[in-house]
Amino acid sequence: MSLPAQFPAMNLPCICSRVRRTARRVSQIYDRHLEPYGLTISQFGVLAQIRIGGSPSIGELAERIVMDPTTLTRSVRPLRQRGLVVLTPDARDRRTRRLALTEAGLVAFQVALPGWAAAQHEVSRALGEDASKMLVLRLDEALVRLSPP
Amino acid sequence: MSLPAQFPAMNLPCICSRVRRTARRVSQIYDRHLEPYGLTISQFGVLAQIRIGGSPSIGELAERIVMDPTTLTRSVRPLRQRGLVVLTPDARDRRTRRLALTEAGLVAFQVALPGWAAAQHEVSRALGEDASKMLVLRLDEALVRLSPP
DNA sequence: TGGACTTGCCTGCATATGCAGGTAACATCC
DNA sequence: GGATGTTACCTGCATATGCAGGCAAGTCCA
Repeated sequence: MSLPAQFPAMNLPCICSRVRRTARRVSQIYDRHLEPYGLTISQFGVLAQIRIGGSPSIGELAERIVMDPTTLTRSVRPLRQRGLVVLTPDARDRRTRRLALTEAGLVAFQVALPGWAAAQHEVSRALGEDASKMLVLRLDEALVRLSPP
Repeated sequence: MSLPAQFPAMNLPCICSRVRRTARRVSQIYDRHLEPYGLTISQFGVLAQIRIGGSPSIGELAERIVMDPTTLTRSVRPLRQRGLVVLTPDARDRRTRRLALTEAGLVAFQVALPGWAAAQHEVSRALGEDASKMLVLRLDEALVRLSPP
């Protein structure tokens, strides 16, 4: 692209900066659409995952969404404080704590869903339908290849 | 892909979650490679941009790297505290403050460059050279299309 | 010159992110 | 049953991220 002389080892622009930039921009769009519902895209994602995942533990959910468990712990906290999520010790193994949506949590998710859909639509429209699908496929594939052994 | 019944509006899996996940994973790889040099990929990126950008202001640099100026202000702070970067008021317009590398900052950047290169190599190797280039191109294009008017 | 508007940056607030290290609960071997 | 090790989670630390709002410097116009 550019910067040839200064970067001897750079035969390719920084992949990391591109991914992070895009993540910032895309997150911003989703956050704006979800803001009227009082949720961030991160929080909405946690609610959605708990909903489809049938009471996952912190560790299970963290692995599924490829996030550090400590980060997930903290992401869940404001949702617990607002009564959208409960975290109850597993009966069989009291170390594990299982996540579940409350009634209010389910409602909050369903109410915010149009906001998510609007954001998704805006982004996929801006990128083009085909490019969006391709991007998602490439990112999913990239994630698999980048997963630690 | 999946989740059809629960997600009426979802004819495509969430783009945002994919981009964020990938950003987390990729950042982690770069951060690990840069950790011995005492820099995060974010900080390394700021040093690199100041280096090639000839004393940009906070606002200019924030726009160039598509980051909120307030975030950049805070990212710069630890670099200033460590004496790698200086922030001096512009002579012509005392509102703007111009970023510059110190001698120590330049050295720190050059010393850490092999760490960055190793991370870049690991990622581009995992994805495949062609896929990496394609991904960067797609992300650059996506960013343009997603930019606010 | 002085008021009105604009611009550039910063702080306060809240959340996001991951690593190191700690604690409690479980599992295993003797 | 008790020492040892493992597992699941959490807190402390540091940085990352963006919005709202505030302050100071600059611009414009009467």
